[in-house]
Amino acid sequence: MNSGRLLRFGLLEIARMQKKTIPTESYRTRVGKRRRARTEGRILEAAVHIFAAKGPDAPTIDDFIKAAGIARGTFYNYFKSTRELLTATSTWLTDDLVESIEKEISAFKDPVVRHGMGMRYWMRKAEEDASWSNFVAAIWFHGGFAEAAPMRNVRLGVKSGAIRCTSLKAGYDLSMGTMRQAMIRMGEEPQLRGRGYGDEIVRSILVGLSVNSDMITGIMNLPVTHMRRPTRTVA
Amino acid sequence: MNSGRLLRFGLLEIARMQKKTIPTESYRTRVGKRRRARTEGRILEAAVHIFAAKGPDAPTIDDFIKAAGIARGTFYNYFKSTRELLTATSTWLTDDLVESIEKEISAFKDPVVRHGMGMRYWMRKAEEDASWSNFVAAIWFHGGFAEAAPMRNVRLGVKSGAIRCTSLKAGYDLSMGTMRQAMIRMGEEPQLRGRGYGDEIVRSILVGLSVNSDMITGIMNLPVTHMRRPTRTVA
Amino acid sequence: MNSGRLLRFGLLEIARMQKKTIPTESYRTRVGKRRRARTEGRILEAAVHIFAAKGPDAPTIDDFIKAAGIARGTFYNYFKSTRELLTATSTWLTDDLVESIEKEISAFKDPVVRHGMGMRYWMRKAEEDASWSNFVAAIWFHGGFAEAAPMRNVRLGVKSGAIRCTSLKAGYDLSMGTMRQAMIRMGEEPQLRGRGYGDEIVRSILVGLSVNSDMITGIMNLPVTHMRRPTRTVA
Amino acid sequence: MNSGRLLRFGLLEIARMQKKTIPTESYRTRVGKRRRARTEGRILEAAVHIFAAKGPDAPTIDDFIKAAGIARGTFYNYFKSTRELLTATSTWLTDDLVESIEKEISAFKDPVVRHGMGMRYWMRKAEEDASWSNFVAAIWFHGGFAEAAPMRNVRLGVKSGAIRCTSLKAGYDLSMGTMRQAMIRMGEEPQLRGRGYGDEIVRSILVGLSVNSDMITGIMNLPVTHMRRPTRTVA
DNA sequence: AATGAATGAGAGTTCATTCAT
DNA sequence: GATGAATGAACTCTCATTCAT
Repeated sequence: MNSGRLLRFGLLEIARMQKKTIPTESYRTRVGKRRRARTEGRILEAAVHIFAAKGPDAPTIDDFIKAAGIARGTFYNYFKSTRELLTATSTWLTDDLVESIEKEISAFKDPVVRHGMGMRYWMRKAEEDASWSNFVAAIWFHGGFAEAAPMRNVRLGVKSGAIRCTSLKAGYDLSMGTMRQAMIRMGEEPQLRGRGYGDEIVRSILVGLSVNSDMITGIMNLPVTHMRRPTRTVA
Repeated sequence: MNSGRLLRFGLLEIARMQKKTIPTESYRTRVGKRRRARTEGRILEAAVHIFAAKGPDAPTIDDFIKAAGIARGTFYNYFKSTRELLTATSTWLTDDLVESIEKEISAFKDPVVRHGMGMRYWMRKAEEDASWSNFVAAIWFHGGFAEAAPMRNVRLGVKSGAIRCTSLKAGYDLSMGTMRQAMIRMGEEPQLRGRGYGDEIVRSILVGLSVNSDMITGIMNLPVTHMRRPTRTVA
Repeated sequence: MNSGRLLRFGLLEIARMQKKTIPTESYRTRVGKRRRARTEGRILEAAVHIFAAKGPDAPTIDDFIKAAGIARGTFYNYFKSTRELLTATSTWLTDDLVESIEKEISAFKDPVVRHGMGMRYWMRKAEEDASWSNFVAAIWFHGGFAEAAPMRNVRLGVKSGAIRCTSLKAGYDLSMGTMRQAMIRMGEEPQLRGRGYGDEIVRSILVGLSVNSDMITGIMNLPVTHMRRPTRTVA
Repeated sequence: MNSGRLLRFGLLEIARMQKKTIPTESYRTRVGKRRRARTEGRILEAAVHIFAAKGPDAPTIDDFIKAAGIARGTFYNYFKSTRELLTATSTWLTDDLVESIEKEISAFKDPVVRHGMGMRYWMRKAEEDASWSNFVAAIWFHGGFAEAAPMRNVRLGVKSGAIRCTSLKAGYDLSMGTMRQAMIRMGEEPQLRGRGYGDEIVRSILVGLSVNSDMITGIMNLPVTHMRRPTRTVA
């Protein structure tokens, strides 16, 4: 059984990482600086709030153009429909975050640590950025993003023996379903934000994945740094 | 620490219940003879499928009247809006089920057994009745049903020491979020139905709640009977 | 000029009438006693209030059947449309009243006295029966009732010289327009009822018709009896 | 008693004014160049005819958009409901007229002359513009416009002794009720237009207000000029 | 690019009318 | 007669989309 060795590796890694200092170098977005700064950016920023408040279906073009302070026709210069705007907004919001998280956890080799820390970063973002959180919670399955990485981590974790769950799918559903539910709850009970509810959730998920409790403690004690390339923050 | 005793009680109870036989059929006569009841029923039945397929917001009055085979005006003799129909459908579908599950698990005194078995019955229904499952998964938070019982069971379980989770809310979110996600998945991967995916999910949740593994095994070995009062089945 | 003689005749008549005692014998309606007591009557009674409150166009069948406490279909056993009900209600309400007034003033031979007293009875009814008044004020021209008698009286008054107006039509418009406006006002200012506003109005009209001021005083001093055959009173 | 002096003043004034010449044309440029103003104008113009023909309640959105030659949605870019259109149309039609009349009679200081001439201008408009007249007659109390000025003139006239009526309200009801009735009649008997029926009506009203007959004659002999700022004419 | 008036298909809602019971 | 569920035409209102400026 190789799970013992891997566990040890994971714990070792954790120990090493706990000393990690705040990382250097802030990373630069190059893509679409112009357009984002301009009209399209204003639409996207407005869209996050609108979708977060009204869900994916209710909003009308009017909601967006009023919030963005543009004219009716201008909207159509950028998006063909609200559905397309929804997709664009999802991508815009999530790609960046996923990339940032990937960067943060790239130093970890152990899949369980990666999974746990990925979720902690995710929930940290959810606690800090209510609009983002509400948007993601409301939309989620209409976009279906952020699947690949957690799925892979769970699979590797199962293979290594550090995660035990009856099936990969159950492991994924446990992870993502619980986080989504927590995000919905934070939308309804904002006082939960900033009080470590995200960590409670992640811990419960790891327990549900039968992760060794020392490992869990180790993961939960790792620092959650400010993400190096600050993800798109919704004003 | 009283969790030991309670665990033992729980296991004892499990043993007793494993011998439980299929309960005698018993149900009250339902259908009111009047047209009114018939028409309302037709609308509700149609509504389940429509909502399951299109979500809570997209459907139009036309969808319902076509599916129910009634006239435009007739709809308004029963419901003032699709929103009201949604609520009515939720109640209609869930009240019955919750009551039925309550009946099934009424014999169990241990809250953890009750919680586990309640979830197993719920997931069983989800596996057996795709329309119901899709409806519930799609609507869920727009109604917010089925909260009281699981919340109470988790609380009692925590008090007894048989459940360990960082907070009640985390325990609830783990339970309900995971089940919802599983139901969504079953909507997308129908081949999962009838193969014990519901039980996998429940087991993972119980692990996440730090329930003793013997207890989990015990719970998972209990028979899931056909519910005595068959819940509203969607044709 | 024969106006002098006629005026004298009119004043003489007034003198005679001022001694008039409360008339005997209450008159009996025979027509449609059965139907009025029954469903049709209930509809008509309800209709007065509904039309008085909502005007001639706004009311729906539903308003009437609810107020009358009958079923949807029953309405159509009696009236083909709300328009027909409106006509029926007008007739029902006014015929009786006009007839009653005619009876009251039948003793007067002088057309000016007849006109003046006819208007006083009319306004008295308006003061005493708010629903009737509102109904008549709201509907009036949609029915166009009570034209013949006042028109004739004005014509005869003009011919006799006791009334002077540039045209018959102007005399009629002055009489009826002013009364209608007064009824509308009483609907808005109920405190005017029972305080002689009706008499003020009638006096103004008579002045407008250039009636001799002694004659006016005489007319205004005549008693307004309770109408012998009590007109249909709206409960 | 000061009514003598005021009467004399009034008559003096009348004498002076009879020499009054047609005032120089003067009006501000109106039409805004923008489509918006054009479209709104088309709707309002159509609305006058429609309301005049069908009353305040019967017309549907369809009536207006067909008459104005616009699309369904365009209507709602300007008015939220037919009720709002009704109000707007009333204001649009009446404000202008009232202002114009005020201008015409501004030279008169005597309240009785003002009242009399105000009514003559009003009725003149009614004779000349059938749509306007029908609109006002049909709508009148649903808007309740043009109250302040006549009420004030009657009050001042009563105070000066030149008007005698049992109450202010009676004086107002006599004036307005009679005019309205006359307008209704002109709607039914168009041949009355242009033959001085308006003046007959005004004379009757003044008689009803006990205005001295010399004064009445004086007022009726004053010229009714074309209104300097032509009021909105309905094509 | 940006604008916003105009458009009209389509969704929601009301209500007079029918008809089997 | 009385009933009231069912009907569907007619109406109100919304909103994505176009297009001349």
